[in-house]
Amino acid sequence: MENPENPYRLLVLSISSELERVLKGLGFDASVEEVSRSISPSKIGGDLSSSISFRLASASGDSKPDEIAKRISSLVRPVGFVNRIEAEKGFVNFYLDRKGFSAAVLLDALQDNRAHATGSAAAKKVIIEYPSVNPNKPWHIGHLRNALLGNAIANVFSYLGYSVLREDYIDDLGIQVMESLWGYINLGNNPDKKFDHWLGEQYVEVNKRIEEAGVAGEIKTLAQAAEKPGTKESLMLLELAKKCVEAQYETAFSYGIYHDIMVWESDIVANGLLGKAMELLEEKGVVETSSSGKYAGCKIINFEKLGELPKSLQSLKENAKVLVRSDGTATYVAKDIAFHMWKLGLLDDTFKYAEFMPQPNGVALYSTSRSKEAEAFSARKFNGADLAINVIDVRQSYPQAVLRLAFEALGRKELSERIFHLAYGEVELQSGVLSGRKGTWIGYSADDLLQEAKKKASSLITERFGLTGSEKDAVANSVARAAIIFEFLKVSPEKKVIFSWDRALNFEGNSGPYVQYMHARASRLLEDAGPEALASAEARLYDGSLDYQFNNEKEFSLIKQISIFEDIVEKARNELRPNILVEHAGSLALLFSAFYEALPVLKAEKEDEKAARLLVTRAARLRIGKVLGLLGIDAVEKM
RNA sequence: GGGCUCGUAGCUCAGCUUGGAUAGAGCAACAGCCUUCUAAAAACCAAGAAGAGAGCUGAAGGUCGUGGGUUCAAAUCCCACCGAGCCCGCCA
Repeated sequence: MENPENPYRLLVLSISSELERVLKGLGFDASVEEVSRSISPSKIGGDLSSSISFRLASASGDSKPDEIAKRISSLVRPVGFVNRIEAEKGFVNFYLDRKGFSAAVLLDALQDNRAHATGSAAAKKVIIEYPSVNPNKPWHIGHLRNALLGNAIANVFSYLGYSVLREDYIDDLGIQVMESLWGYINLGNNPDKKFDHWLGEQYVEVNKRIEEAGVAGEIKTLAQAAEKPGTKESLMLLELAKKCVEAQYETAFSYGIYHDIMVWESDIVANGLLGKAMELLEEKGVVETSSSGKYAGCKIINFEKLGELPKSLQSLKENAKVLVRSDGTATYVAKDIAFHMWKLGLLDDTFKYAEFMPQPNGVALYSTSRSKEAEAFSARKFNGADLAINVIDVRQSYPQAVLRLAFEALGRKELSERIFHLAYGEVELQSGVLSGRKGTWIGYSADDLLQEAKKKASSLITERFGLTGSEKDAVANSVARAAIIFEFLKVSPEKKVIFSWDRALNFEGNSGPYVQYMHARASRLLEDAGPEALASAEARLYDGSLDYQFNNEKEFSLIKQISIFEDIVEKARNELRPNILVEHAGSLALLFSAFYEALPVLKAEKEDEKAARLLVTRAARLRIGKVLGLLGIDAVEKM
């Protein structure tokens, strides 16, 4: 609990301990935790309700829940903001002092500058990896889902006070780039469009050649040359991959996605990290060289030696995983194990770093590098995190499980428990999967999507504010992004998504632009109220002279929603699920809309009524802005 | 063969980890509806604009895949089954 001081949590805590006190007096045995777990928001009676009597009744056997509830409610004192306690159908229902609770919630929400780096989150470092796209094609909508998930999760950790490193893994030694390199050499290198798009389209052509002209052997020879540092081919490969990543990052920036550090697979090999990792694994007997059979000449992890495997790994056909092939090259899993030893600080940071390219948000983007200039940065360390979160497609669950197993086999179970796989479902088209090789992504790139959304957003921007061309463009961009981000993050990560233009460009109902619209409405409302009215409202809240009961259901529902913000953010952190935030943003917007439609703010009859509603509007606007920010959506003032 | 994920309103999805009272949103479909202005003797009709700014309200819509179990209580936990998808490589 990073912020036990927030009013909602304090309320639950004080009710729990009061209940526990009463239960003890009655001779029941129940812990505060148990009591606290029995408390939930009530839909029927009161604002909060406890179901503890049911548990006690079945435990003791001789009383009915309703009787116990009655006994409890007669003894419970009104603590916190509780002003009435009723036993109803076995539940103990707590009715709040709405005025007191509302004032506390508003006060809490308006104190926008709270420090979060307290408690367990303080100084904890987390490395979040996303989206790690092969550097030979543009981001398509599947990669976008990855990047948006990673960005939102990074924002959440950052908000909660963690030190967050946003990391991107560039696989510049894989087959895909090698194939692209062959195309670059043999099919020409005169890009006539954005480099990643051009390269991605050429890659489709390369794959045709592989199937039809049998150039696979040629590519293998090329790959062997390109994998050796310093060769002409390796330099060409680096140039190709670098240009592609730069183009991909333009896309990232257009979506407001940034990184701190970029790690190239070739550096993991060249820097010796892989070698050290293998040494360590061999030394501890985790890895052995197979002398016969299927894996003769390979270095493997032999699962048979590890005893009981986790269920997810019992599906194996073979009881081993190859880390180094018989030709001496390492598999992806081997490099990933080495990299995670780096991430968790089991191996030193011996990388050299250079700045890769400027980012529009002003944050320096570092990259592992073998260049001379990188020497200057060699003192810089990025490794050694408490948590490593990998945003990777669910289809890679198996290698991710092997990765964790390697740490367990090393006798470092505690390290394996610090690695989290945020496994998300694939994005598919109605017509089937998105394939880089087949080119089915063409027309479904992240760039295409943003362009379409922007077209739609531009056509909807109101003329009333007389925005200039560039202002309008900025708003259109924000609204377009909002539609896409909200729609992509709305769905639970584990679910597969069939892409649809209609849904991705949704501007109505429960959508990003709708939430932005509510933020803008609130902003305008506050502006129209004028600074004096706001200042005096706030002053009255602070000195406690605000005379308003907050009795309206719509108003109080909004306040309750505002009050649970911290819990929502922590839940999103605990479960690595940004969709919880999306849900919350949608509810806030909906409740705010219901609030201001039903209750006049500026035209409120009494001064205190107007002041209170202005404060509610302000708190709602702040919280909507915050949750949008966590999702990576701009909270616009006008649209 | 083994493992994982998903199945909730016509559609898209929350809720399930931590069981709690009447299972929630959005879209679609359905039924209604306010004020001001363009506006002119008045009323009515049509169109458009504005409303604190992309109008608002209501009702309807459900075997929570199926069956069993645990429990005072199951969408939620357990088991089995059905359906959809994915993974199990010296690819990444």
